[in-house]
Amino acid sequence: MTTQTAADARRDTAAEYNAFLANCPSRQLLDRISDKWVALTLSALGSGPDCDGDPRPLRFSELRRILAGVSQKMLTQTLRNLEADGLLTRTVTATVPVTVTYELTDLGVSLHGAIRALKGWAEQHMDEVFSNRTSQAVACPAG
Amino acid sequence: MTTQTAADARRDTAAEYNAFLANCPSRQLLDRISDKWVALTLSALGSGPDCDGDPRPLRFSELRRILAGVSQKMLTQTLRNLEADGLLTRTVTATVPVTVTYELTDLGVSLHGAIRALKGWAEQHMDEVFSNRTSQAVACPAG
DNA sequence: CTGTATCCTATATGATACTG
DNA sequence: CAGTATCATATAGGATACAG
Repeated sequence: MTTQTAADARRDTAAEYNAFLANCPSRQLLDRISDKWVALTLSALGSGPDCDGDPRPLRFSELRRILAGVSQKMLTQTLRNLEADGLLTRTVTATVPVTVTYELTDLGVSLHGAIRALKGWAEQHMDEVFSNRTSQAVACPAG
Repeated sequence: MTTQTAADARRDTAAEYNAFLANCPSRQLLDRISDKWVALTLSALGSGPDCDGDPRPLRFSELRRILAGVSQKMLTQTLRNLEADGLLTRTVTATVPVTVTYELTDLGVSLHGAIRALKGWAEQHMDEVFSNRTSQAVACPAG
């Protein structure tokens, strides 16, 4: 059928421009860290809730608490993805209520390091970004 | 009305956990670079389509071509956001068909630098990530 | 050429209920 | 505790048509 012109066309085109930008590994990487909770999960496992400690394993419930409003669904999904990518390990201990801990792999720790670098930029420049945003808003009172 | 319990509750909770994780500037930064086309736009303006050149101004139509499948809507929206954040400048030249060029500001160039660092991680490790992903899939033939 | 406005759908994500 | 399954919905994002 040629009925789903829209969807089909979009999918075809997608294949094209993915290929075109395939030389940018950042494309795939961004697809991964763009997930709403991925970076936060990596941060939590990589340096705790204050984003300033050392890597350490955490239980599902701890992660859920640290990432506050995250739903079970999203947390599970995020953890499964990161596990599949080899960025963290999932360890089940058959205690009375089962205990599951998540811990960054070396690969996960290295990505966390890269993310920290980006965070460095943010710490230095986000003030400037926000002040730009505000002045833009003020600069358009006619709106 | 107290009808939109879901939406309202979510918004309230959101305020809470945003505050909780506010010590992570990466939170706001990620909100920005998580936009599907932001990183690609910064890459294009920062180092061209091959992600390996020097920063240079580009016209709307050039960006549209480089970011292949991007829609006008998304490209415009992305550019407006980046402009509002002071990451790039928009210059209109009143030629016959109007000419508009976009160029990274110093701030934008510096962010591009940070993103390049992340790209460095990707270049080194994405192979590993993908091989992990594949072996996971193969490891579950029962599915 | 460079947008703006509108509509429409896919997707992401949350709420809820249920399970080992 | 740590999920899984299902349903509901907000939002992002694309298609299309129009405009300066």
